[in-house]
Amino acid sequence: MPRPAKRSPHGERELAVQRILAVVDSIPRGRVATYGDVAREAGLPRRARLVGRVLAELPSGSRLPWHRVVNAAGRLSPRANGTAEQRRRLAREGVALTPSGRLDLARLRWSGD
DNA sequence: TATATGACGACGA
DNA sequence: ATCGTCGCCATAT
Repeated sequence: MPRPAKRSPHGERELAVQRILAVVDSIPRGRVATYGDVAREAGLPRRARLVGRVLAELPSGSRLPWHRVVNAAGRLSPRANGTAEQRRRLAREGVALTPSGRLDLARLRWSGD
């Protein structure tokens, strides 16, 4: 077994990653959360960028609903691979973007409940 | 140690 | 509503 106890700085990050993944996994179908929301829910306030970094490193075959995480502006954050896949996944669960590519956060935002 | 770069966010113009 | 700036955090060089 890898890590018995002992909290090395590196181990702390691993914990943070696990909590982030758990929060993302809990976002209900048809709802969305911002990077900042996820960070806060994971007990990591002001670490929105860490959330983005973690999601960016997810294996392509991941089963996690990463597509339900959007930025605070209500837009899909640009990335190397593009946002087409994210749009498809959202559309499939009834989440549509306005003509200008925005989401109605007031209606779709999920704050842990 | 210093600088640059991001799936970010809050603000002010 | 949009854009630029700045703050913030983690890595990479």
